[in-house]
Amino acid sequence: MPAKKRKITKARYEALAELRYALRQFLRFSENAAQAAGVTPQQHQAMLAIKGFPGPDLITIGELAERLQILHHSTVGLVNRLVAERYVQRVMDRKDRRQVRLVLTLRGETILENLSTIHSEQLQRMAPQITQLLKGLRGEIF
Amino acid sequence: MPAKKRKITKARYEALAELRYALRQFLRFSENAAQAAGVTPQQHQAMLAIKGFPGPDLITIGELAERLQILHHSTVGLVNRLVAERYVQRVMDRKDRRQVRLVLTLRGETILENLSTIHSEQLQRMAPQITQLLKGLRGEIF
DNA sequence: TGAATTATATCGTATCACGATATAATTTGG
DNA sequence: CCAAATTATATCGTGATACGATATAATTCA
Repeated sequence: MPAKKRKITKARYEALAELRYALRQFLRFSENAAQAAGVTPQQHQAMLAIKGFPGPDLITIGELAERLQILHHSTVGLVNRLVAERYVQRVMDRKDRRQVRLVLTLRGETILENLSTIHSEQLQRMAPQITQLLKGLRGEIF
Repeated sequence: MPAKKRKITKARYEALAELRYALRQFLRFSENAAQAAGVTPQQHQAMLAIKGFPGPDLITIGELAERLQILHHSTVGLVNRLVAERYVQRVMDRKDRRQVRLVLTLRGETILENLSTIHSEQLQRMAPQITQLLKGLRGEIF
């Protein structure tokens, strides 16, 4: 069985487009919030990834790269900027001394907490619509 | 009542971070898919917004800017590139001749359809996790 | 010990969107 | 009917990122 030329309905295109629209609105909101807090969006995301790394361990550079979906050596630059602004500290790992672990400073914590609060609120506002759109995308066609 | 210094739990940070991680994975997937199809991510998004504009009317430049959350004159450049590559056509609006409306060419339709199919699949894969995370974010704390 | 892992660094490239500003066509409102 | 608003277009420089390519260094592992 070769190709399965299944036509996509207008309704599905609309749902996909609407979802993207919602996504972009969220990202826009987030960018504005970060800027207003005096950090770049990337710095905000990195801080969240550092603080929200699952489990009790501190995140490493390599893990941060994965969580941010950027390359290893792009991450180093990003962390350098965060350290320069005193939002983050590097911590040596005793077990494996090649690795560096990252932790927020008090300064970083404060900013992240404020940002996280309004992000939570915004997400709660948007959640119903997004959930609905995702639900609408399943099954039906294709 | 002034400030409400409500502390955010580790679990909430983790949920926010996990949600971002999922989002970035989706966006990464989408970028790769677009590149593989021979268009830039922005071109793909614009085509989806054009095709998935709600209702029967064709979208205008101004409306496209809003849907993409970019500025008006950035949109013009994006559309120029889409027209140059023959993915999109400009259509004059007879009612209001200041406006330009946009429509996909057959060439554009084909690419968008393929991309939309795999995006639908990917979203169906990711939907349960995202829905769960959004659910987890509501209420509780703050 | 040699290979793999982890972090760091540099330098140029590419991509985008923006800011600022301007022009033009057209429509709308007082 | 004319002035103001709307819509699209254009140019040019700026800024922000991430990437590719490549290299070095420290450390761990097989």
